[in-house]
Amino acid sequence: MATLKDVARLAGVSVKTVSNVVNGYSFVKPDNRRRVEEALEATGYRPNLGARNLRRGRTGFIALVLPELSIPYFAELAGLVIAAAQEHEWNVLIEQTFGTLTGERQALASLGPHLVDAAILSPEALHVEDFQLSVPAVMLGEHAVDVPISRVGIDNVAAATTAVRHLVSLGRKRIAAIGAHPHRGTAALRLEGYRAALAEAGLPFDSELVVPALNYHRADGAAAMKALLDLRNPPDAVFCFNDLLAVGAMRTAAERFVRVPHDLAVVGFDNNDESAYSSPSLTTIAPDKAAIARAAVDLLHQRAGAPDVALDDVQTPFSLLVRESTVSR
Amino acid sequence: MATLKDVARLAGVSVKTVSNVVNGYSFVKPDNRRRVEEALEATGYRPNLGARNLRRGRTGFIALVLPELSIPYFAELAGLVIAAAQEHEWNVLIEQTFGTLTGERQALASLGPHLVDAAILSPEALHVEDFQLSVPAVMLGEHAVDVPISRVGIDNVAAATTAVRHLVSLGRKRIAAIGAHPHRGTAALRLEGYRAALAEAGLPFDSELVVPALNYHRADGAAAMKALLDLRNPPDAVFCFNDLLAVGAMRTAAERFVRVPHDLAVVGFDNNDESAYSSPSLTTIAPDKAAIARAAVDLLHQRAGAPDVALDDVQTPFSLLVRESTVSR
DNA sequence: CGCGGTCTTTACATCGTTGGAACAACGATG
DNA sequence: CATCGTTGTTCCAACGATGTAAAGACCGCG
Repeated sequence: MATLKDVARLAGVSVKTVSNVVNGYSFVKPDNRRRVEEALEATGYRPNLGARNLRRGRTGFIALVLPELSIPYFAELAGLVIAAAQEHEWNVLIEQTFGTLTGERQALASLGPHLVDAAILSPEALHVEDFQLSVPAVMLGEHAVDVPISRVGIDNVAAATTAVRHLVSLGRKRIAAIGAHPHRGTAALRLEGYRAALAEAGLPFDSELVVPALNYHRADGAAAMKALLDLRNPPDAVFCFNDLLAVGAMRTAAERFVRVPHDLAVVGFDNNDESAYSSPSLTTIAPDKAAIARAAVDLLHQRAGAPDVALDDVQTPFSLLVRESTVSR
Repeated sequence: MATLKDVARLAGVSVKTVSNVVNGYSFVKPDNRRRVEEALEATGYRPNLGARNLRRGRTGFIALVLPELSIPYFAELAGLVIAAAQEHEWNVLIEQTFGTLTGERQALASLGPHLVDAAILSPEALHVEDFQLSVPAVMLGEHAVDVPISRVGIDNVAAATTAVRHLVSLGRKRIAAIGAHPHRGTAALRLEGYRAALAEAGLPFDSELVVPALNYHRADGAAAMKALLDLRNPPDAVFCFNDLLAVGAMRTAAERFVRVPHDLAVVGFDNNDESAYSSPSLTTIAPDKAAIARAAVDLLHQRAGAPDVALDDVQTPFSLLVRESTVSR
């Protein structure tokens, strides 16, 4: 692998002149510039990023800390973050926490200014006192408690209200919710939106219809739906806090011969790619994931230069996609 | 951020002694060791990986080059690769190519020994002459032509044969295939397995029943299925070269009121997480993804030390998961 | 012809770490 | 007590790049 020294020797100039050419700096005589460029070409020189970053005091990496890549929402988001980061010449380092407190703490501990320039976090279990970060960071989603860190995401209360309002507009009276969670900020907000929409419609809040989910996997949705269908007075609609829960719920419905949407209308959240292709296809809240990824990366890019002064809360748009799980074709 | 120098000053020893303690090297007097350890604790020292790797001549990263994270198979695989890489103290850098030739060439070009120690590739379009890599690499899947690079993956011919044999055993006579592709190695092999199973069963090969797919997304499966159902003599079973194609195909079937599995049996390939939860659930070939990830990383770990002598072809196990898309409950 | 100023290049130190040589301390040995 | 081998520590150089300061080249001007 060629180094600056090799190129310099070949071009008959000093190392620094080569460095200047490579970085487009300063004034270089046309004649020297040409010779250096030929030498660069001939040696196939590529800068050693480790050395460059050591000198420059940056790393060229940002961390993306998320629960699990096998969850479609995070996989899709990760792809978009990688694309957005490329525009700022950043490489993305993905850390999986599996949604556990220890996993998240480990990931955070491994994040130092020597490893990454900044971090994007999707925490689920972290406590307030854990947010002692040594690099600029931005959080996706929300947290139950106030933490001193900027945030990017949609308005979860409004989105949940929109979803449930849609169910109300279809004439549903017993609307359930799947995905309540004691420590998850987004869960609390979506539940709040759910309650608001019920109140607005004059429907009673029945705690029996609110089912918790510890993880947001398909299996949890399936289990929760079983519980709901076993009620003496089962729901005629269900709002699931993510698409995976909804897919699980629809699977249980199919197994029990409950017709969707006729007997049971289902709304999800996230608009995973798969949701457009299920049978029936899934009505869902579609956050603009590309906007989230871009906003998060751009925010970090700003912050990487200046110290973290004011905290931001960037609201990205969302929409309700009405599909077959609420309105039959 | 504390450096070795800071720790050394605090402990009253030389920088190298601290380095020795950190790396567990050599002989250090118990008394000094204790002092150093206390100083490490007090300063919260974390090694600067950039500097360490610069000195050691490694980078601490491996690249994972894949088409797209939004494809569940690759997302799941990426998660497993990250986990496997952690065991060798490797961080994973994910590069998306979107399956294009230029994307793949770009990704390969950016891979140098200064950036990554090794690479895992899932190429789809690369030509033979592109495989001039400067770091040890391993390929997942297969390539149409012989390339000088080690491979990890399942026996695609055997797997495809197994899938089609299963359809034959159900008494299906007109078995279609979705996913033929001119340049994709895996496609050719799966097609070969398909033909072998037909021949074995004494069924005729009908080229009308083999539908190409340029991408392996759900939409392509849906479109292909439409073409098949529009035939004068439509199939009674279809073998899809991945699960996404199968999900798309089942979606089309549902839209056309074709009953799965009664009128049409469907088999997929990859065993995406979502395939167990579709309605009907999808019969599929399940490669052992964890084994693939581990084998690939382990192979690179061996090769990272020694130069690439012999080429390996590691076969990982697979199984056929029979679900509702071929056998009704 | 000398001077000041602009352009261009170079030498050197430095980022944080580790390998190797050199050196110091020590008890054991002859 | 000189010598030796072992053990423990320090100093120095190096990895590859870049910032700084200073030196060198070159110009026009008085």
